[in-house]
Amino acid sequence: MTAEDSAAAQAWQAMRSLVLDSNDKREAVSAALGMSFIRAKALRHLAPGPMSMSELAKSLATDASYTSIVVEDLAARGLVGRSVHPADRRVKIVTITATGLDAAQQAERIIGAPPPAFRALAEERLATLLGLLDELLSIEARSSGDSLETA
Amino acid sequence: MTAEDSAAAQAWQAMRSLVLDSNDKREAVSAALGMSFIRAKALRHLAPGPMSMSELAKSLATDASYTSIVVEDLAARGLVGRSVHPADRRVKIVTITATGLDAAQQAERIIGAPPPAFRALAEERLATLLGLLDELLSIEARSSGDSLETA
DNA sequence: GCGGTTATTTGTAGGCGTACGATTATTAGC
DNA sequence: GCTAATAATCGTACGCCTACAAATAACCGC
Repeated sequence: MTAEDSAAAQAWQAMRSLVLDSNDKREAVSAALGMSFIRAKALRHLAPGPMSMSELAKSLATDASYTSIVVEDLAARGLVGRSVHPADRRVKIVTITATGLDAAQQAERIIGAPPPAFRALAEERLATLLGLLDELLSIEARSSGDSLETA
Repeated sequence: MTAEDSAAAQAWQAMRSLVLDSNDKREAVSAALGMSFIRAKALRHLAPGPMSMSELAKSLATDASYTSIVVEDLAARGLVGRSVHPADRRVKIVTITATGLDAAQQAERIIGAPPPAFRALAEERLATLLGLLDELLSIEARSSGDSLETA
């Protein structure tokens, strides 16, 4: 194990610890919204705009059949609506409602709120951190974008 | 939303994305070891040394009764052994076997391996990143003193 | 129009984990 | 000794999610 390996492993472990230990807000989101986490996740994914069932299923990485159950439940709560795609009547378009958007934003507020430690970090160091994280993400995007540009 | 909030939120989102999107190795660990993730987690927690059932349950944040099921399964696989506490015969001490340690180390290798992007980062930047992450962790440790948990 | 394909839904079976209640063995307090 | 508390286990019921198989409706190429 070289020194670089060790530093990379330590950074990875630290990052995992920050995200997974005591900053996992999934339970809090479920409790606040009164629904399973994947339902809240569906709302968050639908917030930017409508999506077909299959697109939603892919985006949530869930089975198509289970996606139907989730959307049916969200529709029963009045958080999403379903309409038929005008050009392809097989496709159903799922659209978030105003109430649903409120719930999605509430979830986003809980999940997206950075841990207190982030706010305690000096502004300049925070900027450095953000730059490094963005660099990591762009490296990831480059290397995985080569092999798959999925339709 | 101030600029600091935004930077902190962006950094938090980026970090969450790095850890949770496409670098979640739990499924890989389950597949490699042929057991549910919580069983692998139990092995990793037992690797440093023996533990009583109740200690293990607390460390895994699982119900005591379910912990019995998990340990029974691990014992049936020969990955852990159970013995009675010499001073309190109610207590059972769970000890990892050599085979179990192999499995735990295999899991640790899979989970602890930093994503490729980390290795593509320049050595000096990696050191900077590690320093910032350690700073965040130490801030966390200072402010919320007694929560030591590892996923 | 016919046959094959696709999108969605329904149904079924099961794994994983949570939450409790009850049981047994053992220890500790009085 | 008797009683209460504790550690572990067993049992049961349930929620959440996966994985398939099958049914239905609508599309597409021919």
